[in-house]
Amino acid sequence: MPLSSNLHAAAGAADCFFFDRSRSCRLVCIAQRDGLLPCQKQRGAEEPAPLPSPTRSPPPPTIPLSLVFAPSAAAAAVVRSLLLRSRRRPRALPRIRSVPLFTAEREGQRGSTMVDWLSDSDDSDKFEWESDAEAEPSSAPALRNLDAAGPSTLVRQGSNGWANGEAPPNSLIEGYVGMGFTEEMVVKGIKEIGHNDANALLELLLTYQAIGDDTAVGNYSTSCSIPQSMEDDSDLDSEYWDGDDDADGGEPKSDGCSDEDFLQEMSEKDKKINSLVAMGYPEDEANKAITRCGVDAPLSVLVDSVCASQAAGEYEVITGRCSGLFGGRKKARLMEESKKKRKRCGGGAQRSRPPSDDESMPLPNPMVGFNLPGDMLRTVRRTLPKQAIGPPYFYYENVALAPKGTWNKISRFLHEIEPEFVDSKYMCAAARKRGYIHNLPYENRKDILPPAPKTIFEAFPHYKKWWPSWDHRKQLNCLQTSISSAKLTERIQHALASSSNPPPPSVQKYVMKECKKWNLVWVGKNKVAALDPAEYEYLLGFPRDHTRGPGKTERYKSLGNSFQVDTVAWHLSVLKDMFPNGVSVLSLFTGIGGGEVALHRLGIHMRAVISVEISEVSRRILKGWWDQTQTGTLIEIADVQTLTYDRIASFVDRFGGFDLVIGGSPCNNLAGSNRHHRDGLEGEQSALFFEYFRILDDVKSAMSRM
DNA sequence: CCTAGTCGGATGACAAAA
DNA sequence: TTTTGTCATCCGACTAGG
Repeated sequence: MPLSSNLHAAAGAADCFFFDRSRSCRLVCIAQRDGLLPCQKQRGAEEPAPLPSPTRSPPPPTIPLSLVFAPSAAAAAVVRSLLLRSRRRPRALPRIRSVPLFTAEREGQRGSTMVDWLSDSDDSDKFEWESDAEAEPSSAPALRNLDAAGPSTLVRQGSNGWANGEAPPNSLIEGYVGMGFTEEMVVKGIKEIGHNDANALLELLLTYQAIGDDTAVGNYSTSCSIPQSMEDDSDLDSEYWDGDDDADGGEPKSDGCSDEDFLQEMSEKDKKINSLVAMGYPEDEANKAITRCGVDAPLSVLVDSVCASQAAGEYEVITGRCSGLFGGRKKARLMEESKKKRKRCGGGAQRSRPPSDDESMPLPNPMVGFNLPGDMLRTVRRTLPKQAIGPPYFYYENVALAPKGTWNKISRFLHEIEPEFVDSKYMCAAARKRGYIHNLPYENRKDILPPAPKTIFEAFPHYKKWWPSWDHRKQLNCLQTSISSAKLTERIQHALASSSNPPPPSVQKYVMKECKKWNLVWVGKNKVAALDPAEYEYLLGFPRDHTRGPGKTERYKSLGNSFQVDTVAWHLSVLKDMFPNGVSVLSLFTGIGGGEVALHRLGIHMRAVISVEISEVSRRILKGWWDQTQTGTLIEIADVQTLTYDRIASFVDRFGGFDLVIGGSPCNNLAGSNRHHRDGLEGEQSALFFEYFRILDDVKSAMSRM
């Protein structure tokens, strides 16, 4: 089974990924510096239904943990330490021999970080990725040897070429060949690590296969546009980037084939190119920088040269009438960041590299996206990588002001496409700063009619009556998932009643602060109040009473989490001419159906919508709206994690593929208003982004077979 | 058990001041 | 150039009452 490009992009974006191939390559776990991140359960989700056995051919072998990608030595080391720390510790601890992914072409099969499973003497702690029985392989019981050798058996080739000097029985090799591996691959694997540990061998064979597939495709060479993800501020990193000392990122050099040996054989120029490539810069850029600066130039100078070149390149590709649109501002910022980083790291070059996941993506100012209704198309040009071009078209949304590095990471997963950051205050009367990554064209967008009111008074003229002259708000702030307490409005009323008219500046300041924070409007003399759910619906572009039914709290929550329909419709409007017969949509994290309402308001027929939404209340809302307005097929799924490859493939067969994959994954752990668990993309809910990515990848795979 | 109400900081961007 | 201040933000733990 070939690994698709997205998976490799993923390997570049996170530290390490665990894919469960026994369940159609489902993403099981993401390992990051902060910890192992299981991708199995969504809070509040029911247990996933039993999944059908994989039908893809050749059927993947059932194993507890099938593939580990770590894009760097540092990442590999992190994973190893995490596994050591983890209560969910594998029976066999991986010895991670790390070669960054992007060196695949240069180093052939060593392109991916491989994880060699070595037996651990501590067998008591079974590695339980899931509670069900899949942790125990069933399809290859005869191949397993649970009494595998202990940690001291660092595998070495015997004099006869076999690991441990022991030739495997022919039946063993045939067993693996029967599983779909080539004999050559099996022999090589056994020579490499022996055959005592069936798990380890399977891992290695799967890794060989994956690498073989990819190198055959010819992707992920050093000229690949996917830069490597390396995280800042880690000792592991410095260990790694001080490559001359320990190219293995601190891993014991027990196997005698470390990258250090490899590096030592290289010429000075090659060495520098390699260093730059290892930092994530394209090889040709590194080469050019050396040509420009000379082979003797310090690495820091070369890094700056590459940075400047890249920034200039970006400037050429994406320019804007607006200075904030990833133009000169970004260039300047890149240069500034590069300088700052070098300074921070004591002038050393080890830590300088292109924007990594730890760096923030500059937000455009004004936040108007590529263009706005009634506005000329900004001179935005972007070139999508080949694998990102639709169909399927995809549209991903999340909060713009996410923690540092989040959008870099999201973008890296989604073909390095620059997010289109838009504040919905340019489309309606309330702000909503969001980033959208999509592969839709953006010429000839159309506004939906009637256009949304742009100011508070346009939307709610009756509030004019009580609006004090010293409240200068023309628009509202972001509509959130909860509203102010009654006590707060009472306090405000009391403060105003007990002061002069107009109130003194201190009172004005206090009142304005609370009004802005909670989107309060003036409903009487000295009386402010929160917007009601119907007003939320109106401002967000939903039909009246769209969410009516559940309690107010639920309504606020679902509305506060939804799309701003006019904004999304503006982006999706290009689909109307492209799909005159309607679209089939895979809608992830549907919520109350902002995307669907947008398509409907654009007059785009939805032949079919497969909607995935965990909240029963939201599902009910969508179903109610659908039954009133639509004639197509609606299939609602509760848990995104039950949407396996096989289910996706069957939907693809049934509906002739998907025209649009749309969704905004949970932002709970990204939003600034989360005081408790703003854990970033790795947070419990926000990590479901990786499900979006995984499903999009599955859709592409399934559609490529059509 | 469910619903509604109340209350409580952190983060990052930006601008102004030092 | 660095520090400080201001602003905005798809929230969650806890409690009370039904």
